[in-house]
Amino acid sequence: MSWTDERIEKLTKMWEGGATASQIAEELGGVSRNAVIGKAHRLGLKARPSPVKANEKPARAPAPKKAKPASEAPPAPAAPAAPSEARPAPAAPARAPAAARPQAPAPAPEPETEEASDTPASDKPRIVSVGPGGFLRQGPGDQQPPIPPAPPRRLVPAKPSPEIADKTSLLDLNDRICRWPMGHPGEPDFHFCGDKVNPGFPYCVEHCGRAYQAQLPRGSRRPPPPLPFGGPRVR
DNA sequence: CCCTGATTCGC
DNA sequence: GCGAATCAGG
Repeated sequence: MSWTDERIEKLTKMWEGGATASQIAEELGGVSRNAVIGKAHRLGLKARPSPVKANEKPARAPAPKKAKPASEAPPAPAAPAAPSEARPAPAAPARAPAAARPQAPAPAPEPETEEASDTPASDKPRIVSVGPGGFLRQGPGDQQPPIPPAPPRRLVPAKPSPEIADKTSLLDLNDRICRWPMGHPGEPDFHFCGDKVNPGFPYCVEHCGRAYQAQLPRGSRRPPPPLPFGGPRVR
């Protein structure tokens, strides 16, 4: 299996989206996760939380050579039609029940109560953005977004975006349309939101409401949001 | 054990 | 350039 442009692009998108090498390999098919990692490094897009990288060791243990017998038995080239969707998804339980969320971002945007989000960066509450892969980006500390994320509670109620009709595929992504993944990679109806983005953000207004959320004061936090990649079904 | 990514190195 | 083997942390 060779690295075509499409496969490379898919690898890149998923890698940057936070999918694990195993998930990417399984999705691409015909490659091992090692191949994915190796390719990712060759593409220059490493740098992701690695369990091993935290500790830095100057004197590395000598890597003993290994013999690669030519009689390598290729383990059945993937099984393209029957991807075992058995990955348990490291993601936490999907969404918390509405009761556990005093300020649900979508359903009831109360404009005037508690305006913690209107005084964003300079105020106590830190803004934490959660990307589709589930990784966190800190706002004030180490990154200055173009503009402070809009107050989540004012955003338009989550309308069940009119997708399905024309799906936005991986290749249709550009800077102006929402990249929020819908469904799971590999599934026949996996696609991206495709709405017009909220200017300055990679997602539309609706999904910005999901991606950027003001961190609640201690004690009233809710469980982390679902992870689109590999996570539970989210739509 | 399982998982993860990083690295090496023969091909 | 590719990826299996290996390493190493969680």
